[in-house]
Amino acid sequence: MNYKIAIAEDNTFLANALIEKLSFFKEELQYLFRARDGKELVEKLENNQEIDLILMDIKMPNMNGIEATQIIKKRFPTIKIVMITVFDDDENILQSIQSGANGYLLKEATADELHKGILDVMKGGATMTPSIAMKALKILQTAEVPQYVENENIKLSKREKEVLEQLSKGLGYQVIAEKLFVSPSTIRKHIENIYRKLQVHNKIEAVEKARKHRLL
Amino acid sequence: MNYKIAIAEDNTFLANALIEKLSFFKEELQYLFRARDGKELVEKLENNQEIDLILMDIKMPNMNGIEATQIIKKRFPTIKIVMITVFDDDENILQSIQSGANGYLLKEATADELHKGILDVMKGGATMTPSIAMKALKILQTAEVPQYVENENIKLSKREKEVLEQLSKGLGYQVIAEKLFVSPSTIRKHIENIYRKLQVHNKIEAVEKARKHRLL
DNA sequence: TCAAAAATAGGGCAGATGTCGTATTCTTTA
DNA sequence: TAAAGAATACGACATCTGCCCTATTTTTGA
Repeated sequence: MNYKIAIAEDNTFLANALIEKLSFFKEELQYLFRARDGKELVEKLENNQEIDLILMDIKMPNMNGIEATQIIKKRFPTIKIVMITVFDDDENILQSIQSGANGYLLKEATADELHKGILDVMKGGATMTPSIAMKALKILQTAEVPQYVENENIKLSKREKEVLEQLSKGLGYQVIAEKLFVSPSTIRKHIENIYRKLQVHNKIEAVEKARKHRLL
Repeated sequence: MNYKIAIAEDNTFLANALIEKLSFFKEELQYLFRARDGKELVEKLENNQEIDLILMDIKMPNMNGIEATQIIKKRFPTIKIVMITVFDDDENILQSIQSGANGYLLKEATADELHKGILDVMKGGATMTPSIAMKALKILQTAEVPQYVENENIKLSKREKEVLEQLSKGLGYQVIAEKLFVSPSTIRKHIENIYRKLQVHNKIEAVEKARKHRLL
């Protein structure tokens, strides 16, 4: 199998490094062209509809890799896109994935890793460096697919909810007392009652459990 | 580096296949024992606290791999878990991830793939076969992800993240120390450093800020 | 290979917290 | 209207927490 590959990367040095890595596998991976930004990439794709996969940098002038991915996935949905970047923060990962990228490799990827990643994607899978995979998992763990626990008849009074609200901000009972215009003793008593109702024994457990039960 | 590995798998034939694959790398990957179900696994772990990583089947009698993962991640948070299964449906994948699994490989994985996956996980990353990665990405594409704030250069060490993880469950110094097998003084020092890095002054603020910045 | 960072560990202190009491006043509602 | 719940308030005590200090060993990165 022979796959046709384009590169979107503004930095010539890094682009050449990628081309060099691809060259080790030229029987399978055929480098066709390079664009210096998202705009140029889209234009070139209009005139060259045989590209199978794009190695996409994120940070580029004019149009960045994430915007370009969105446009390309809409206009040419069969083209696979692998992000190649130094940025491995959650925002870039999530945005890339939600734009439809099929993979996410770091720039320090070896030629072999790049090769394997491209093949994996072309076979219908996805590819991620382990550290990126880890972050993706973390995001999935907290993502909104949650099973909120249904109210097991926990009823907090209005005042108790107000106190809990303040607690969740990390405030101490002294400060909360001032904010709610009552004495610290009262706040402490409320907290005691909240703990009893939620069956917990400290602030964090209380806040966590309240969140789970949508009491906050 | 030498990693100690346990296997949870009810089918003896498949368990032996795994052991065989591990044996190719016995310098690095030391197979310690096998359990036939989740219950047996948890019991054996109580008596053998040196395990680094578990290869976990999902479908097992008595207690399945997902339940076992939840329990083990709670009781022994430093142990890494890689799911090894024939099931690659969205439900199993999502549940495994949300139980805290660090990786998800299919049973047809080669010895080399298994080896690489284990090393990736032990280095703090995650591992997924490309088809699983693809499904994880699909889930992430449609998932609602809560609002977060851009990383203002906050870098927590691996250990600090582990401590924060435990903190977020509402545990005290003493308990965390026991779970991570270090002295309370060490935990307190880690927490001090975490507070400084996050610029906060108590547990709740730390947990809240960490959530916002997806450090947790 | 050498310096920096991370992980480990302990001491001390002031103040915060969790958990008991008890008690008065005001609302809600059966 | 009487009882129950909610909100208010104070005291006491052991423990936990946040913050300061120092110090050694291990790991990592340049």
